Amino acid sequence: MQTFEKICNNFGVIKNHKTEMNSQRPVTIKDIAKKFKCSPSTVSRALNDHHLINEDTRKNIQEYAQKVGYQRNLVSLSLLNKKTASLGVIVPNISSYQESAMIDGLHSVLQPLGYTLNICVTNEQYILETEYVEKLLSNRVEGIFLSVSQETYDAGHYEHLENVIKRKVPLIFIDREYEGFETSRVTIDDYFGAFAAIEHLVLGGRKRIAHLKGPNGLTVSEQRFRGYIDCLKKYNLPIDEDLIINTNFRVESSIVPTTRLFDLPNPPDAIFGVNDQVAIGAMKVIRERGLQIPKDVAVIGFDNSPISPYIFPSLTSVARPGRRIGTEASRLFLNYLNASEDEFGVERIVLPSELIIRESSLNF
Amino acid sequence: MQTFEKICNNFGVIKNHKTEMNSQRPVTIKDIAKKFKCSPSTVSRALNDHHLINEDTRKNIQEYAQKVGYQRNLVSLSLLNKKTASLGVIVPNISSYQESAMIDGLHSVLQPLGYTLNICVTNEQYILETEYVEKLLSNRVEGIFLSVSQETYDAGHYEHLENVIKRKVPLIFIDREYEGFETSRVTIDDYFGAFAAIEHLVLGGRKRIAHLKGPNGLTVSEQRFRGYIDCLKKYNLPIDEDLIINTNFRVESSIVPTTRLFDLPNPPDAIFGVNDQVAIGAMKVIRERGLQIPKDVAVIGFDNSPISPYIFPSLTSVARPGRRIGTEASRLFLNYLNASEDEFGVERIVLPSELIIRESSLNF
DNA sequence: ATGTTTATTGCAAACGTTTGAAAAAATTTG
DNA sequence: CAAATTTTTTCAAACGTTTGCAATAAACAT
Repeated sequence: MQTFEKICNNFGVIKNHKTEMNSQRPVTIKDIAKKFKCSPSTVSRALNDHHLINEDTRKNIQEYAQKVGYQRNLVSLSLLNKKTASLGVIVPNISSYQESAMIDGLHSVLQPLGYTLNICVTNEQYILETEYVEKLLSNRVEGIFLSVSQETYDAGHYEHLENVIKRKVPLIFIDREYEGFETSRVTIDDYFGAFAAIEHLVLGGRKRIAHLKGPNGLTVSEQRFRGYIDCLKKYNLPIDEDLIINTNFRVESSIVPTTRLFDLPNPPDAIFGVNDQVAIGAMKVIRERGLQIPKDVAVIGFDNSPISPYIFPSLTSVARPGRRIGTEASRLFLNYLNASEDEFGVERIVLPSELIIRESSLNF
Repeated sequence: MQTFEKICNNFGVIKNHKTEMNSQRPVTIKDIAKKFKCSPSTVSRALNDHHLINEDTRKNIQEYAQKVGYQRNLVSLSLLNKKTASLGVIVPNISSYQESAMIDGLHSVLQPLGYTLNICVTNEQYILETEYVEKLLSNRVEGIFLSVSQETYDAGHYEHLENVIKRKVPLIFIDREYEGFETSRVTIDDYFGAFAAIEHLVLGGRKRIAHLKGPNGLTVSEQRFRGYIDCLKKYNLPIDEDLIINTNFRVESSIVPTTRLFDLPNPPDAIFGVNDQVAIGAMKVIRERGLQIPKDVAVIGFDNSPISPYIFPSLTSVARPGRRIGTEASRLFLNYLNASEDEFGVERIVLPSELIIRESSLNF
């Protein structure tokens, strides 16, 4: 129960700040009741437009509440109703285009329904992921959307998720899933997208196709990798270990690997990046070698990020409907709420990806 | 008080879902007390390692709590302590690099202190901004970090913020501020960055410098614009209205304006974009016109986004320390907590920006 | 055995709100 | 004017947790 202790300690830290000094107590229903010499119940009903309340008292109380800036305390309401109207969203890092698109999708469906999204960023750290899960459960969120962090794969632990299931809090994987865990998820068919990308290159006459792979273990990395491998196999092209190098999704992480590729005695004539960032980094190295894109080397990225059509040469990329992950996951969540105990089931939604062909992979 | 009604209605919507069916009640301290035939207080103390508790009972209770997956209810604790340990963060859109950097900065300081960030995305809408402010206050957050939405500028309303001040909840503007409002803020010296960028162009011999301006009214737009104007004035260059066109920060929003610029009888020899996205869009148009960058046209962006060094030609840009906005704003918040009533004051922190010169603006 | 100290535990109130049922007040009816 | 009815308000409990103070139990000294 170390996480529990941690939370306590943190609470301790906060307690030490003397916030009391400069934050005046918000006005409560009791305060208003005292002012009007009536009971809190009357005030409550007046503010909620209850039909069994005198029209004058209602008006008076509402006006006064307005004037003094009364805001009902949702914390106490949550406690009373055992409903917090808030949902947890855990993502590895908020700065990637894909993830902000997912969040946007969740947001677009759930915000209008009155839910508050509690967004947590793990920075790919397992320890933060577990802490956030605990904290969200302690805060009694009504559901958790989780995009698994890299370290969690590496560690292979998922006890923190068992807890969520045990509590029967809906848990939905978004984009990054843990294969072996029995819960609903919305992912994208990265395998197909990768396969299509490689096939496009092969049909364009490319023989030595390199892959700037993502971190090992991540489903998204591995699926794209499998698509790459399977397509090469289909066309009886050799699989060269030297042409497969890891990156970490960031643009700068592809510089050294790409340099290494072109230092090979037999360098590649095409590069398939695990995402657009990595592909853009590779393009720079290729240019600096004096090679032409796509004549000498074709390049394909993944994500179809907003700038991919605008850079030079425009970047062929696999479009993945990040925003739809969010909307579909929301739908799953809402279905879950409306489902009765017995008809509850694990749903796995796989959204299609699509190859968008641009200049960087044109045939010569 | 329409927002209040709105929240009620939303709560109504949620209530209708029959969550009761498939979410089992979490185990409480009372449940444990019943099991051990002792009082809740004993259980509470046992779980909190209180010194006045028998070692055996402590161990037994803790073990049992662990086994049944007890998680203390932070909602009730918040109510009791009048401390929620949560903070509101309101930003216009989460997908921009700058904003995720800010959030990352806030996060890095406040998460370790035990705070939960409640991130809200307004999509630049005034109505959403007000709703979020109300909701955060109702949820009794202990502070609000706000990056003002575009519509809020346009409307010029800020009554929703008066409410925050009245409640003495610390309100801190991050990056996008409302000039006329008396509260602390952390911004970036965009004026200086813009000035430096234009000066660099002027000294490089550019005579007709166009500006792809951001939306009118936003401080960030206007400051960059002022830097542009003032620098031109300093060097006695004429200010040509035709060379100033609005965009909305997105890459595609610069295509039409840039096209218009090069349809002018006297087209520009340099373009200063309000951000990197816009600059990248402009570069595409320039290339397609058969013009060379930087020989025929120099281009400068703003933000120094991660890919700016890697695109072709590499993009000169003004670096702005987005992450530091977050850390400084956190510092301001923590100072505020520790300050006594009388020494409370409004602080305005302006972080420096820095011109990073790359290929796209080299002299010929 | 009795008083004194010490170690454990329980009681009760509090946080802010809602809500069914009971009570009180106002109105109508005979 | 009393009884019956309707309108309006109050009471009390509940949500889960903590905590000062009182109470009990155990251990010890006299």
